[in-house]
Amino acid sequence: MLQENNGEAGLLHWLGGQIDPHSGVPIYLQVRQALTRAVQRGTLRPGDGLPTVRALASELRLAPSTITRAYAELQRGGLIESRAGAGTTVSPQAKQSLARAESQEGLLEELRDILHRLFASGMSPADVQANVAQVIQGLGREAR
Amino acid sequence: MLQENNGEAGLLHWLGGQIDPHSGVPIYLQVRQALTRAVQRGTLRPGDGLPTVRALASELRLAPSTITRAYAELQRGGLIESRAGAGTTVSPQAKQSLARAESQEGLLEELRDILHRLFASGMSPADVQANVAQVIQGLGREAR
Amino acid sequence: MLQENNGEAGLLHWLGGQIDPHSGVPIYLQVRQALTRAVQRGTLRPGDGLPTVRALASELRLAPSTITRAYAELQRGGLIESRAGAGTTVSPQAKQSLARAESQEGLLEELRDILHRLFASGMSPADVQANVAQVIQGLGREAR
Amino acid sequence: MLQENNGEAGLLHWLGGQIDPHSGVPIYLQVRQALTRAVQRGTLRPGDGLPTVRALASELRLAPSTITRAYAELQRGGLIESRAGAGTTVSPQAKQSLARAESQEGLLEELRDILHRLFASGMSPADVQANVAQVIQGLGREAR
DNA sequence: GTGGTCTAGACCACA
DNA sequence: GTGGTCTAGACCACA
Repeated sequence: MLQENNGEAGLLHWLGGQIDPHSGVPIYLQVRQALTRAVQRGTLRPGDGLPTVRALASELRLAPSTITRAYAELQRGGLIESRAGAGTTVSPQAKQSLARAESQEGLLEELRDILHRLFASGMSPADVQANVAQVIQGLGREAR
Repeated sequence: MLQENNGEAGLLHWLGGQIDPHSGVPIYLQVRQALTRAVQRGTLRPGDGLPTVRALASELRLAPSTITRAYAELQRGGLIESRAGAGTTVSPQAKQSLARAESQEGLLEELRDILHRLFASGMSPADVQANVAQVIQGLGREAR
Repeated sequence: MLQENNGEAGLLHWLGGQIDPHSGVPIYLQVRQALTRAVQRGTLRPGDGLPTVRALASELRLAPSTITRAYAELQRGGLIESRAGAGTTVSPQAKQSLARAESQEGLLEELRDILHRLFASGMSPADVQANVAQVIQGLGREAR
Repeated sequence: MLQENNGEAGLLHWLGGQIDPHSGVPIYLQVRQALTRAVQRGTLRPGDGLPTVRALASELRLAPSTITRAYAELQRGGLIESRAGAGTTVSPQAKQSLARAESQEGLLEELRDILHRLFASGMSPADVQANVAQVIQGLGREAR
């Protein structure tokens, strides 16, 4: 119990150092990214409990709803799981979710690179968007 | 102009054989692609005159607006030029325009491949479109 | 101008009838669903402007943040587009987004049916979830 | 029991040929599948005795825990029965258990198909897992 | 006690 | 003026 308390206290303290309210980056995003890094580094592992919304809010001197928003997005990304009454834990598939997010970030960089090259070659934004929309429409067809 | 009449009659006949109204491919696209192929093969060369919109429409038994659309897109792509009174001609930079179009087609294939991989990794179409829009906005900012 | 005003006034009035704060369904969800229905029925069409967050909030006697949340989710689903200063409009690809959402709903029903049959045949929830996780892992591999 | 010894020796030898430690398939799974096939083909019939964990482990040169895990899963599937002192036998309902396992495999294929279609239509893995979890929770409620 | 929803209103960047 | 973020706190369902 003491050990766990120490670990959680350490996490709270570390999180406090990750948040800069004047950086211009929305705070809920900073919280989300800090927790993502904690899972990446293994500080938080699948099954580990996260601080409660209120505990983290009071530690970081933020409104609870700001933490709630960060937690909600992490949940949507499959990194954590929240249940009323039971608290919030790192999800069993957190590693896979991270791997997916990282591969997506890599793909997004490739996407941006190609878009820049298309625009540089004179293609209009409208044409590019039309091509993207066409691929999306094709997906719908596959899914039927 | 008169000496081109024979060639033009041959072109009209050849174009007629390139259009299949039942193929499902939009007819303006077929016209555009057929004329592009004619330039690729050297049947049409920089400076050559194209049939007027009305002549081509009546020959292919299509609505003039269909031809207008095909010509407009080819003009936008830099393959042909229209000037009031002077008719439509293959533009002097047609070869470079073709090369650019081909490189664009290659880039578009890369684009489609990346999009498919992004969707396969679970990214939502709305998120992808948001990323594309973001790059476009960024371009606007650079241009300012 | 008057016609547009009428249309928007009509939409506001209709939306008011779609929200029941005592139904147990979160209000932001009710707003989201009502607007989705409006697009489904063609009351709202691509390019149409939606009421401003504040106008809709005051009409429905809700806090602005409740509307903001509904708009944010609709935006995430690709149905609408919001830009600070420019207001919120139905997105050009709204129809495709709807089609995708509908086909997803159909697939989710199939999914629930199969899950029930698997459980009825004696498979444990843990085994089912393991199978789902395995498919997801496979996706990551494809995306690389 | 003695009269089964010949048969059992044959079984042990046949099992040895079914296991390939370099195939990448977990060995406990290979053992489980090999024994399942033996029941499918009638080599093992309801009431027949299986080798003891230690006998099979030493014959196949595997760790006893590997065999234990294979036996445990077969038991969970209703294919075999273990009783302290009496050893392990093919259960009387083995045939029905097999039929159920086969129908489960069919359902799992349907499950995988639907999951792929959901991901292809842009649904995120986290959303899919949330839906699965929701069905499981619903089952719990029904059972109460 | 826990997370989720909602309020009423402040403040910000963008236009 | 517009949407996006954030606050401080109330209320709810679930456990």
